[in-house]
Amino acid sequence: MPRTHDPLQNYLLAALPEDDFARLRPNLELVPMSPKQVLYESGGRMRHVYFPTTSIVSLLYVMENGSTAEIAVVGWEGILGISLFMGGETTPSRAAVQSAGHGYRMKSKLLQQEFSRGGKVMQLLLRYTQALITQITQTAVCNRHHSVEQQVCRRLLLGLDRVRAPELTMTQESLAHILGVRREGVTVAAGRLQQAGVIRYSRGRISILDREGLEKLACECYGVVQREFERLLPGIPLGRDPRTPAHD
Amino acid sequence: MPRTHDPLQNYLLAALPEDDFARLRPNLELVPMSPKQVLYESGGRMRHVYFPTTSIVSLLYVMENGSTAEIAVVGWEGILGISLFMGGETTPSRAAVQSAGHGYRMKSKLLQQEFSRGGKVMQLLLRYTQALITQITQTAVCNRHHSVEQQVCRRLLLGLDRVRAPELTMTQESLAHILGVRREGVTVAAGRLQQAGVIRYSRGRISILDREGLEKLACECYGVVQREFERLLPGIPLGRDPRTPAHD
DNA sequence: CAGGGTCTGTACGTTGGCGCGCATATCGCA
DNA sequence: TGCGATATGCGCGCCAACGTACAGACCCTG
Repeated sequence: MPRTHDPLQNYLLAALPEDDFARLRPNLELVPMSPKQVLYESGGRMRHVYFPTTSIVSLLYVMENGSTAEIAVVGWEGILGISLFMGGETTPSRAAVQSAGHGYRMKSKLLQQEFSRGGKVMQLLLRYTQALITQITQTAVCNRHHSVEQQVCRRLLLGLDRVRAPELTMTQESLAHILGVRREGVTVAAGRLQQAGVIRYSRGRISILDREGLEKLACECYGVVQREFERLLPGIPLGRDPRTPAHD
Repeated sequence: MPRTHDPLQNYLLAALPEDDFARLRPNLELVPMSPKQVLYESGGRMRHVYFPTTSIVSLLYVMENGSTAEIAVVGWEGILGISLFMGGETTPSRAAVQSAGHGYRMKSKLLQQEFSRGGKVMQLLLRYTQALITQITQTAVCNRHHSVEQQVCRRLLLGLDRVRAPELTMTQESLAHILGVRREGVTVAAGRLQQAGVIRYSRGRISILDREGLEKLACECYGVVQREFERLLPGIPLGRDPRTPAHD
């Protein structure tokens, strides 16, 4: 856990022009986020938007039979609650904290006001939304065409980029739920990755030993999303050394 | 093929306030759209935005090995080129005409100007984009969890809503490409649907005999998307009687 | 330090979808 | 009217992922 908390740990907030950020700052409230905590229920009202800093949040679709499928991941690079400025107010998916940490929240109304001012805030939020669309798109593609092992790699990399550390906290069980596959399927995939020396798995703690190797074993989907985030969100320090600050 | 062409056959154009539409009208150019025609290549420049009226366009992701997966469908209810106002200018996916027909196009620059005026044009485009996100999301979910047969049903219904006729022009081969599955898989699924009396298939022409039955055999994904389109785009005549005009 | 809970590893038969090959049916056109 | 092209139907073996069941490893707590 980080010594200090700072809204600038969130890329979107950090990328705002100074005066925009200064205006927002007083309305940002630091909140702890605990695993499994549900920020938004499917179709439910959204009172706040969230800017994660050290937490990771899953966007999940919950099927009628109760099983789930993650459609996107949001961490320090993003925001939760895009439907507030897209105009729909809600979405048919659930936002659930996947990895413990912190974030800042802000009243929905306020964000909507900021958005409707236009300018850089709006531009940034829309570009982020497009990046998110790409992530959802690649989830669809990956679900269709790639093996469980490849999907595990992709998901680990997405997680890695959002914790900025070579370690993830996620049991095989929860990873399976996220991907919408069997726990055993994840076990064998993880076993192979461990065999290959790219990760080490131990009771909910995944250490990444060889990130490059992991990227090689992943399908193209991860790269597409990563490049698109970098293209759309200038200066975003994705996939670089964890210690690199957001602004150099 | 319709006797007359009218930009108001496109929902988004029809839903605009009169003065907004009047301003746009002179810049709309009627264009025929032939099957397999590529409107945008992945990552390619977008000179125009398109408002389909009688055509259907697929958003496809083309994988490195050349195989494809459709991530969304756009017809008379939508617009092609959302990344122009989302700020990214391009997307990593391809837009290819799936069903012949017509549409109106407009210079990208002009749409961007209209969007940045804010107001109803922007609001409408953003709400449509959110609906599109839902469609992509459900594609991801469906790819993960549902059988080929269910996906065929879903896709047929999506197509039906966009031709406003109880008949689709689509070979099993092309449907297979769209869904990213084998042609034979589609054949057996279509065979069962035919057996069940909900459709009749004949050399690229699919007649829907029992739409309700088709909806019952489809998975929840279609309904989720349909309801979300209706919620986000007020007055959109989805899934109703083909003859019903957009405005009553 | 014992015992219960959690997490991970492994084995089995089952199944949905894949890849391939080929047979049949239908259409357009020469 | 006959031929090639296209579209559909079907049968095979194969494999990845599924469902189920259970065993071992590890951790925390009492």
